[in-house]
Amino acid sequence: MALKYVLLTLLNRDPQSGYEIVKTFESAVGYFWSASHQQVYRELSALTDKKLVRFVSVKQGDKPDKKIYSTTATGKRALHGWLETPVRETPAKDLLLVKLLNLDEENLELMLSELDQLIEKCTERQKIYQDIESRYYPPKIRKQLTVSDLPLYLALRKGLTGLESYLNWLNEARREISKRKVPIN
Amino acid sequence: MALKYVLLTLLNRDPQSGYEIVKTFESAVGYFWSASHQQVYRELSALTDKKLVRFVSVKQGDKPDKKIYSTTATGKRALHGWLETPVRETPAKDLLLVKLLNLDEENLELMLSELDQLIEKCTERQKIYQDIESRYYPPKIRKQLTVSDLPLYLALRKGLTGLESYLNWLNEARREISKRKVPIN
DNA sequence: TCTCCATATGCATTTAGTTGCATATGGTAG
DNA sequence: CTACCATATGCAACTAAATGCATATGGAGA
Repeated sequence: MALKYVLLTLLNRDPQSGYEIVKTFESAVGYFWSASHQQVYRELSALTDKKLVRFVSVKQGDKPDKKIYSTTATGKRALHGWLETPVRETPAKDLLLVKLLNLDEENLELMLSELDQLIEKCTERQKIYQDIESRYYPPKIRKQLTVSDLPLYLALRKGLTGLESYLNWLNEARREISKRKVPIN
Repeated sequence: MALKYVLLTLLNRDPQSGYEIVKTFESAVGYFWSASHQQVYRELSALTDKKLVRFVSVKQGDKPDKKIYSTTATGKRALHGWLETPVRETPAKDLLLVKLLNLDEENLELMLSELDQLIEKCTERQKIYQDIESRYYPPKIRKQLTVSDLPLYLALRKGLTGLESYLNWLNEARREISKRKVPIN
């Protein structure tokens, strides 16, 4: 159900081919949604059958033809209907916490090394996000963002604030687990 | 794949019946993992077939018999193997951000009301978590937490810090969207 | 007595998502 | 000239998960 509305959203903002949608998932939008090309093409066929989107084939000569998809009136209605239904919260699923549930005297070091890896990975990603923020959204630009540019900035902000709090927690967890190491003597 | 290790983890900590596992998902553990009873029973059968868990039937007279499951030696090995493989990060999927991507002049109010609902819901949940923290983990207890009690406390902390940062972002998003309301005159 | 609730278990179907495989064009690098 | 990469599309098979339906016992309350 979800992918359907993701595609309608993207095509409604900007008619494009399946391939371009996949590319979109690999860049900016990928930070909050992604799908494989197989999934995308399959869903586009389904949406075409249901007349929620339509496409025009574009001959390219050098490369294989591409199908530029866009939303139909029915598609726009379906999208607007979805916008009006509140998003349902997906039940939390956090494998790291499940893993931590196995904590015991024997695997303290193992858990710590897993946390360290995550801390490193998140710190890297944080740098990337901060970089994007300062490069593409300097204070001047930030204040002038249009209604259609705002969402991507808010998505970035969500990523950044989320990462920061996650890193804080990771470090807290690290400290608490470290404290419980048994001195070797 | 995930549920398998969740069940092994729970059964390894404490042998119990499928029904009790479902109850566990409805209480503390539910904050970071949950599954329906259908899923749990099916996975328990599969794990039994693979000899990763075993059960003893317990006659109860008044109620239907229950099957108390516990991990086998093979099951424990499988679990330890899993603990050693780093958790892979699941691709982010955030329907709220997809929804926000549809932001335009016509639906500003709609988006604001969705954010308001989320802010309310999260604030409530935050209160519940804060309540649990002060009730079950006062400073005195917090310092004496054993290795096996620590994980649930860390899970609560993750929930709390995550909620706090989410609320901050929701309010930021609310402000930014509000700013772009067109004055009606 | 009838219904609802808690306990306790399970199968069948559908939907969503992943993985593997397949095809076709043209450019570039070795 | 061969291999690989980017563009562009798709089917088939499989796994994971969610949803709907089904069954059985006994206690509590209307």
